[in-house]
Amino acid sequence: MGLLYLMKQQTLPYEMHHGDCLQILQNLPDASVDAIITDPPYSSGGAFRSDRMGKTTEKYTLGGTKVKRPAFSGDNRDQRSFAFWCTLWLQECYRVAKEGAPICVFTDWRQLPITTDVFQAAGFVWRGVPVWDKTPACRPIKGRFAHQSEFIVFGSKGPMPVERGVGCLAGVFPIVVKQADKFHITGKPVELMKRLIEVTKPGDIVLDPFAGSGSTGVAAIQTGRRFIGIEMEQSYFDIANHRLSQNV
Amino acid sequence: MGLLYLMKQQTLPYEMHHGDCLQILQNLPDASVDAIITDPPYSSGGAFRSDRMGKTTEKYTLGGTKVKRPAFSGDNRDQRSFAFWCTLWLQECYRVAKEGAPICVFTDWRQLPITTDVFQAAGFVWRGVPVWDKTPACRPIKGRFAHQSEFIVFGSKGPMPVERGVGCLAGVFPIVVKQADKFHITGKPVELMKRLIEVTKPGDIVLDPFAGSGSTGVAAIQTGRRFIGIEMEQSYFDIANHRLSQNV
DNA sequence: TGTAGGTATGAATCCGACT
DNA sequence: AAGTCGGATTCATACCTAC
Repeated sequence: MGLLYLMKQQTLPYEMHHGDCLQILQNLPDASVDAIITDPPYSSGGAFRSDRMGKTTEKYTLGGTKVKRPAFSGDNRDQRSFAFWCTLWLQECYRVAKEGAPICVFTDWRQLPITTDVFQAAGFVWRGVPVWDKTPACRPIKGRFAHQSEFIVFGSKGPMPVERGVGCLAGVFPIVVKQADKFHITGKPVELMKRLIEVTKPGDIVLDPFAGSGSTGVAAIQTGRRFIGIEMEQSYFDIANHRLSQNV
Repeated sequence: MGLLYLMKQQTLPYEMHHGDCLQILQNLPDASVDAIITDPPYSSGGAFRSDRMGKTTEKYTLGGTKVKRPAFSGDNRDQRSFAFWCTLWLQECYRVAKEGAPICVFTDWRQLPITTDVFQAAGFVWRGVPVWDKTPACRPIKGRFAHQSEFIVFGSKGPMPVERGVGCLAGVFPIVVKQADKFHITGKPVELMKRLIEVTKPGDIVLDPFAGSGSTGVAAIQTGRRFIGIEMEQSYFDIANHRLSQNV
């Protein structure tokens, strides 16, 4: 068992950890990862509160389309605890990241301002907001602009030299969601994650503290990077492990 | 003279005001416009004050650019005064807007969080962030994601009924900037403005307190809307007037 | 009218030198 | 030592010119 674990450690380009990312991150050493690419739960503030209240809010439909909450609830506790929690795990990410490591954090339009706040509160330098254009594969709303994009808060741990063996990257990624490519209700296309991972170099270690079904890891492995993933839900942890093992 | 003015008022689908928008807006009556679509100075760019303080012509067009365009002012505020100033003119816009009027405010990635703050501080309901994808015609940066998009903070004055005679709108607009279509250093393509203006109905009065070279107005007139524009710079005011007169 | 090839452009940013 | 200044950089696309 111990030997098998050792062999895995040496051979596999990935490792998955099962548990709460705040706790797992604390066990990772300082300055040990080259990049962070992650897709945290967007409205966790609400989830936290309902956790405390002992019931879950139905935030997602079965089809996988996200149901937005109505116009601003004015309940600041949600927003504040979301911000606080984000700052905690981002601070751990900061410690674990090497100097100059790039970081990409997904968010939606509603949480974008908070995300840029906590991103910088944790110490990262904010360097832009690339856009995932889901292309007209989203729910149209009459008289309004479609919520057709998700946003990626991008930056680095401290200065980030221009010349580091990485080419020029686009700023908008028009990529359709394919249902077949979707193992998690908020799962991102592997093709999209591959585009983001181009901000790293082959061989780099990419950390995803909210691995979900492991799309970041699949993209990392397929492009010659190494991967460290953390996932709390048993079922998604299993799916991620399975998908990653298929892609070695 | 007075008669001519009256005739103009009755015939022309637009009116341009020359002056500071804070002062001009105060002279507009309450609840008199159907929509606001505008592109204020971003006061963005540059980690150093001196980078922001430069002339707008040099700030935005350095790097071998040959075509010279007039500079514009009001683009050198720091974050706090930018926020304060935005709240002032947005509050006036709020007063001038009819109940339920949609509003679109352009911003860049750096000022996006501040813009959503002042937008709501002025009383508007925030409803989304449609994206202008400038498509790969932007300055590339090695090792980073290109700043390839600008953002539109979208919302309304109070509730906005879904059924109001307006169709479904996209959430990302991939539109290239054409030189021939650019009369201002930061001018927006008329085609883009036409897409945004679809959030209004034909015959609606669209207000742009930072009219610049008048692209919003041109789009408004070409799509059968009426237009009220305000511009402070004499040279751009003249350009806007000329372009609008050509499009009646 | 069409094609090919050269050039201009971009709502910046980095970095070293200097005050 | 924090703040300023100025030169170098990046490449896909649009536009222009020549044939």
